[in-house]
Amino acid sequence: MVKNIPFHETLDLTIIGTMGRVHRICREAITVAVEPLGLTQSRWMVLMHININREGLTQLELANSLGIEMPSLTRTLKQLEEQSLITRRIDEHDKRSKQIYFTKQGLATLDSLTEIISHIKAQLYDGFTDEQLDAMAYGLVKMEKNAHHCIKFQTKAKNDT
Amino acid sequence: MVKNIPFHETLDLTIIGTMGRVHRICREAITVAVEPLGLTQSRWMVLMHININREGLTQLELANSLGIEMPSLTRTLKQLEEQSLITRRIDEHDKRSKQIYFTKQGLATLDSLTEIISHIKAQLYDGFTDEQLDAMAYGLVKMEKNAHHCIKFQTKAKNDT
DNA sequence: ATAAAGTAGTTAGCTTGCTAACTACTTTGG
DNA sequence: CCAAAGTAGTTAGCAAGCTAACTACTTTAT
Repeated sequence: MVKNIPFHETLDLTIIGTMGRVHRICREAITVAVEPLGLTQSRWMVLMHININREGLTQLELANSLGIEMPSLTRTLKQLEEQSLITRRIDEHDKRSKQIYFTKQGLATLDSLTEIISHIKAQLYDGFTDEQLDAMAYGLVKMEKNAHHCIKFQTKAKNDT
Repeated sequence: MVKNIPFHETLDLTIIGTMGRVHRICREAITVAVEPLGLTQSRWMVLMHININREGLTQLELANSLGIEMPSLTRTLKQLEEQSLITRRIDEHDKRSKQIYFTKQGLATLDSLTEIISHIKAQLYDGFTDEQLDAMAYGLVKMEKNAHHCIKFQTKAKNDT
């Protein structure tokens, strides 16, 4: 037979699932809007984050800004380079690392991109106050810390065995 | 040159990115904990949602509960069936649809699973009040609606052209 | 001075979301 | 009553996250 579980447990699972769903649908909303620019989700995300930081940043800095791992970024940068939107130059002071720059075409794409995204943004955050958005962001970051801590604790417990 | 963009724009993007990151890390925290059961993220998520609903539900009902598309679910159910944790029976009243049941082994796994998840849950939501969690859930659902509306509007605009 | 350890980036291959296009059954309308 | 439209599920293949294992530089310590 199916066990009864307390309501808050079902709610909790729903929150995790909902986060994933909202993330997917929000990125999709922007991706549909920027479709004429020929950019996928990860590509416009990367372009925006180069701009949020600064041209000439390294791949590692960009990966940290995006909160993704290096191999995920490598793939997307390769595609953006093939599209001639960015170029990568080896840092002369540390030949292991590569610095990322927009091409002329990349800068033009970025202009359209920021324009379109600011419109979509307004629709996504329609009806939210700044305080609500900040509270959500705060909650998300807090939960992220809890999860990191939780994983670290489990890994430690396993290694001690 | 790099354009200056207002701070709230960078914040907005960060919220979308953060949602994805928190979703990944929370699911990972649970997945690490249930590793001894031999379950991946999508598999424990599916088992929990069968239980949240009821045994005998159809694949479509389960997909809706999970908020994923049918093909994503089909793959996971196939794997769970190969692991002998669930079985699927054709509904005699509508031979198109299949009803999902736990096996004996599946029920045992579910017991361990709910036990482990309730522990991890407590760690993930450490320091949150019920009100904060509700507020986050409310905000997420609201943003999801906005995004759906936004996509529908764009699709309509495109078809009218 | 150089061997060992550490770090940036890449490649290969997994997971899990998706859409498009299919089969097979059910419902509907002329 | 049967053809057309609709629905449940599947298959194939793409997107973008991940880890593990690699190369090629840099830093550190003896």
